[in-house]
Amino acid sequence: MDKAYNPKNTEERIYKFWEDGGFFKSSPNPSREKFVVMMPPPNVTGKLHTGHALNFTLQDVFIRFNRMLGKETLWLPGIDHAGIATQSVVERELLKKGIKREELGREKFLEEVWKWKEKYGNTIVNQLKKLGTSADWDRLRFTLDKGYVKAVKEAFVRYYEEGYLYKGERIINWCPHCHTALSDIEVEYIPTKSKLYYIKYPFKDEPDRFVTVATTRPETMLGDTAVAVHPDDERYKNDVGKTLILPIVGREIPIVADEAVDMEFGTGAVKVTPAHSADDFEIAKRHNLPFITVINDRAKMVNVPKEYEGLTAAECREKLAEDLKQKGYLIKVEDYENSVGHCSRCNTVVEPLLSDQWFVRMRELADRAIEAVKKGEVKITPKKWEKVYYDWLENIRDWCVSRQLWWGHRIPVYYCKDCGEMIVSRDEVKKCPKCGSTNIVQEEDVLDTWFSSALWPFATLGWPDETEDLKYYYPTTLLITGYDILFFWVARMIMSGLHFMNEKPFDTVMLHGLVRDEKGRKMSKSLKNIIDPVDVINEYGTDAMRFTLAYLSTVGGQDINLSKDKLTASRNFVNKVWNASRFVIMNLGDFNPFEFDSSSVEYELEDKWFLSKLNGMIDRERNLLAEYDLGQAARELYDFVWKEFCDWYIELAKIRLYGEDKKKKEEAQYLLWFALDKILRMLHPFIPFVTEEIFSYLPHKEKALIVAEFPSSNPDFIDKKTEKDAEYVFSVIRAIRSIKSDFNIPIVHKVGVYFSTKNPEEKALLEKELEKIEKIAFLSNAEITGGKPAKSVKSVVSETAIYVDVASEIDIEKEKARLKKKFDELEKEIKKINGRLSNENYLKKAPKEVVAKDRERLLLLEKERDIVAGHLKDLSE
RNA sequence: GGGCGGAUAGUUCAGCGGUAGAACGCUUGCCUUACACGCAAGAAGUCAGAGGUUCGAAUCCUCUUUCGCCCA
Repeated sequence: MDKAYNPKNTEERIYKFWEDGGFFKSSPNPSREKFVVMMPPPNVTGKLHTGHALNFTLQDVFIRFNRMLGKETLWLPGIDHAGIATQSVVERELLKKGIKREELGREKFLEEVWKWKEKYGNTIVNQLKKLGTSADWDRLRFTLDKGYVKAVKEAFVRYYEEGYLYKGERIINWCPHCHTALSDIEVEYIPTKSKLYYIKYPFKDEPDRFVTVATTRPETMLGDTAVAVHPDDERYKNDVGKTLILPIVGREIPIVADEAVDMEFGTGAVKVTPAHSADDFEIAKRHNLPFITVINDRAKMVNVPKEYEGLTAAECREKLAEDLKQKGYLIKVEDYENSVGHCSRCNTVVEPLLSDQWFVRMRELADRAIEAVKKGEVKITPKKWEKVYYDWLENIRDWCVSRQLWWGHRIPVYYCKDCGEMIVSRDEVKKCPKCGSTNIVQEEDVLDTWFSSALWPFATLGWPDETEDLKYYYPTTLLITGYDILFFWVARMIMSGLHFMNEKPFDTVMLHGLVRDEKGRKMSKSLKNIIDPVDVINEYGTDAMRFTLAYLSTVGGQDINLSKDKLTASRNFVNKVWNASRFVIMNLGDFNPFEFDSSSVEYELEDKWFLSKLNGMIDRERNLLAEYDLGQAARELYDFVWKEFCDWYIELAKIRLYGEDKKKKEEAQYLLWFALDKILRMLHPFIPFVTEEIFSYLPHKEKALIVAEFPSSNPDFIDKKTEKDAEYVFSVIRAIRSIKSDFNIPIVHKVGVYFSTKNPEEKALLEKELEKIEKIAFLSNAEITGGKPAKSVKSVVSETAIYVDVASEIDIEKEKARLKKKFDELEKEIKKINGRLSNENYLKKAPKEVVAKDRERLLLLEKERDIVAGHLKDLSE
């Protein structure tokens, strides 16, 4: 084994070993408890980023843990076709060669996308493998696979047949750049500095009078068909029903009263543009107003006076403002800040347009999804997200699912060009069932990518066919994903799972935070703060990256600020594990633990102490992982392995390993093997590569660590008294080291030490462990005496006075200061406890154990203080 | 406008009713036959501010300041 762990020489080999061993595979096995996770499918276009690294690390930890618990464990991997994202990537590639999508045509373009997918679709999979992802790759699904296409068609047709799907003219969010409709949640509202224009709309019958409306989008006035006021607004009460003349255009429009109007905004009178505002659309429907489209899908002006025709909305706004001003209609322009919708994909300003699209009726589906969580059928952790989930579903609007793209699931709807019949069908339609015509065209649009991802937990298992897989694996156990796609994906999976399977898609959803840079900023190209996981893996190793991400995770799902410092710490930890193991393995020699009779072991104090700690740690880890708190588990494992195992247990075991007693040596060998074996198992879910590699050097019976059994704790070994005894001995050693350090004496420089204690238990412990203390603290001799050796440096642990012969002149004043400091600390604490104990209310109301603990501690502190006081007195004489 | 989360050592963060913790950084001394990606010893905090609840508050409640996110 090398002196330092080298991930580069190990990871690829180990991953191949796992794959060749078939350890990731799963098949239905009703006799075993199952543990099923559906991988959130990364986009085909995807390049691995730190968000993936976190998401897959968390999943893999739980997968490996449960696999080691002996469950039938399935982690089903997949890739998402990612409609707009992929289409625009390929479009951009083609444009580089001077080829336009439109010139190529649908068929040819899709061929290009598929070619591209075949070429690059595997890169993300290979990168996931680098993370150690132990998914069942034989089951890899792609959201445009044949079977998946079938599932999507089935879902669409069923929704339609059951009345959940309809086609209708509504105001939708249109991205003029992506050239498609978007759903509500794909729009990002960004506060933008803009202008508020106050415009006069004169009365038809009283040309001197006018109503002033305020708007941030004057260009839309060309499509106005009314002005609305609040029915309770005194200012306009007498004008409701009167007719206004729309400036520039000259159209007659009514004043209507509608509750939706905000009296506080502007003048309280708002222009109504039904074809270009969702709110106005609703008002128009209530008042039977006409709809006039003045902006087209390229964000150009149409159906408007000639001088504005063909201008962009922005150009038109400028010109109109000028013209209105000239003609005296513009009263004033104010600075204003409002939220402007942007396409979450390309950041273009979204245009609300009247358009014919497909919608899913959400109300009932949402209600059922709310109920599933309220009843606890689906658990969301951390719990705080439940409220966010409810809020969204309670206020949900119908979901626009049609997209004007080519790459995706083409909507299974057909139109007869002769009789106009619309046919929704699972199979391709060639002949009109109504008129018999063969002049049939399929709907051009495709479905929102999230429509297909919403079917993920069952479409991947063969649905709509009733496969064995579907029967066994559905509902799945756990879904792990970032909180940013709670609405996009999680809520929709719950809705479609409940609807199509009549059963929830998973028991538990675990939402984790997002990965940010060390200052908590989002990683972005423009900030140049992107940490590329591939670079991290090359520099620190996969295990170090995984451990860092796990270590920084919290149950609360806080965002994670990643930095090189933290990665270095984890890399050091992985190396520490490697070296501790190297030490154990080197010292095992040809010792065979399987031929060793462990029943005859005579345990030393440190053995009993360590076994108590080890078993406690096993319990802790099991419990923490059961509560999804893997961050805490990682943190505790770090401390346990480094401090308890390496700093103390291994150091103490060296005494027996290097000693003369062959029996003692074998016992130490056995116990070190035993401990390391358990530790590797406990660490494996977090740092799988290094642990598997070490396991191969260690005597073992299982085929591989990945399928080895996770340790169970033995409560017989957990013993608080032993832990306390050992801690006492450790404290004595620390006290001696501390004095050495104060006197600049190298640790290995031997000194003489005398102990004196009135406590019989402590005395017995000292007598028994004296040799160990001598060895670990590097002492020339150690004695338990009743006296106070002169010329010594004094310290105290519990009721034990410690005298260290530093063999040099002692600076009395410095010593006094050192002891005085200790004395003051003790005094301060004693005062505090005394204060509490003299409070009647405290004695009456605090739990008995707490009071008892205080009393006990007070006694100890007082004894310690008295010894220090004695030391001080000696110095003064 | 509504909601959520954060503010704890120089830095990044745990802890979330009963003795203030870790990592990194810093100081000092050490290559002690696993590890210098290491060992040992140390310094370092009015737990954002103000009220309140409680025998007891970093921890619970209210308000304020401030940073970030989500929704409208």
